[in-house]
Amino acid sequence: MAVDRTGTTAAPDRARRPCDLCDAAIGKVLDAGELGRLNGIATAVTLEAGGTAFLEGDDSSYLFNLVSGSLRQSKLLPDGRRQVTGFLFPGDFLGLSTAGTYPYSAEALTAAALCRFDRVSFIRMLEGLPRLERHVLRLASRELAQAHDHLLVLGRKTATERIATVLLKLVARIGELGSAGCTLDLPMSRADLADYTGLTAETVCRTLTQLRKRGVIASAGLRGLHIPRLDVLAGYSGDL
Amino acid sequence: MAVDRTGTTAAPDRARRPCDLCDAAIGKVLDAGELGRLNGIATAVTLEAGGTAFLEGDDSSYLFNLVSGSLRQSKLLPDGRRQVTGFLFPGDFLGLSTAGTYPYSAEALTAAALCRFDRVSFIRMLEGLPRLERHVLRLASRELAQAHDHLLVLGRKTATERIATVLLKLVARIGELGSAGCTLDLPMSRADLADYTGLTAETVCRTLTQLRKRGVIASAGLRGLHIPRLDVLAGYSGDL
DNA sequence: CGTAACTTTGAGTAACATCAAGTGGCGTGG
DNA sequence: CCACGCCACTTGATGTTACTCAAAGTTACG
Repeated sequence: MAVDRTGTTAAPDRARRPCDLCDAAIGKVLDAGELGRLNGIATAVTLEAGGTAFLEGDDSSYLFNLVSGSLRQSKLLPDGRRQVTGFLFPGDFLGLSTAGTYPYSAEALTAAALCRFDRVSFIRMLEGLPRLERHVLRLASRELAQAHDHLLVLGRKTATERIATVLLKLVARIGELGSAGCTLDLPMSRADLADYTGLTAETVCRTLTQLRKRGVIASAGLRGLHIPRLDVLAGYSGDL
Repeated sequence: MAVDRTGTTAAPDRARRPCDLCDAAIGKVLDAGELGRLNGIATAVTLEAGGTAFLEGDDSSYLFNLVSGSLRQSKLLPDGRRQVTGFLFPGDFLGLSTAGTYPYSAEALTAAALCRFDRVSFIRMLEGLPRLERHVLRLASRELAQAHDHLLVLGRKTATERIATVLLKLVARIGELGSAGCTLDLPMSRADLADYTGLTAETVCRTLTQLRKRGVIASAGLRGLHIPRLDVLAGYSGDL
């Protein structure tokens, strides 16, 4: 199996239904026959941690559905400043942009599995699958709302509010509710969080330390977090 | 179409087809019969400068198409901090969100004319108008790309870069190309620009003054701007 | 012509960035 | 198994940008 330097792997030995893995994600809105048609234009793709699904500026030939793992979307300025525009988790669509090139890069934070669709075929198929089109429109709309929320974070919130807001959002998406609060396994580095929140890695650290000292969060290793009370953390988010 | 400088349109006097005014905007993707069906669920709405189309949190009962004038989308934090998430100009859609309530407020910067659609009827109608649905999806996708661009502005750019970037975007949308550079009639206040760029009104002023002193821009009254050379302004945007 | 709202300018400050040093976890190789 | 080194993370000291507060100047409008 050929693995290039970006860690991309197109599985050549795919089963009869390469998109089996993502059926669960899309399956709710399509019946078996429709899924079959979709599978016809789908290819299973896996990424190693750090691998690249596509780079900002690449021809947007493909659409992706994230099946497992987590991705980071980011944009770069010419001098190297980076803005992470979002983190993606299973079920999220990727590459919906209608422009000819991807407006951001997509890289794997952890090992990830994706379902890849030829863009033109996918769009053509939408015409015959109104429920899928509705689903995609709903996803785009939700993404837009999330982007607007994040504009508020970046434009108007303090460092502590930014971190609290982002932690709450991550908890909602990938947190595990336990008997005593919530547990969170961060898939991204402090630098990723910094580029997502518009801060520096140092400020992210200091802010986490401060929250830790106040008992709002507790750490379990570098990437593990425990949040005893979500409502307390929410109190730091600026949203209440 | 007769549109004066403030964005005020002639009164819509053809009662039978309330959406005549916005035919031009949507007309490209629909034929006459389809437009007729669309008109059936449309209502013409006008706003005075400062008027409200809807407020953040209102039930999202309607979709709008901006026909003339300009709007401001904004979100508020409980303590009054405000983030302007976008400025809208003729042809833009408004309220695409699929959530039950609007995620932001929409207010008129100038007198404005809108075409209002009952949300449920509009969505139902999409099923029979695949070209319109495609159009809406494309609009949503473009809006998403713009939001991502603005995340980069808010998260990683300096004050000067933010102002330069925003001015360039406004020029592209509502600027008039003259023999010697570009002319721009800003429909929004310094405070609006501040809340859009994540700065304060004072910083916006200082930054404009600085660009003026450097000859990058020239002022014509409070809201009028002249940009002799767009490439020079672009040099301050951080994007090159 | 007067008033209110908006804009501009100035001085001081606070929040976060930058620069720099030190710590800790983890994989590798001895 | 332990020493080593790397890299991410953390912490500290200093610097800079943009914010805050204040006041004066403009513009719009009755």
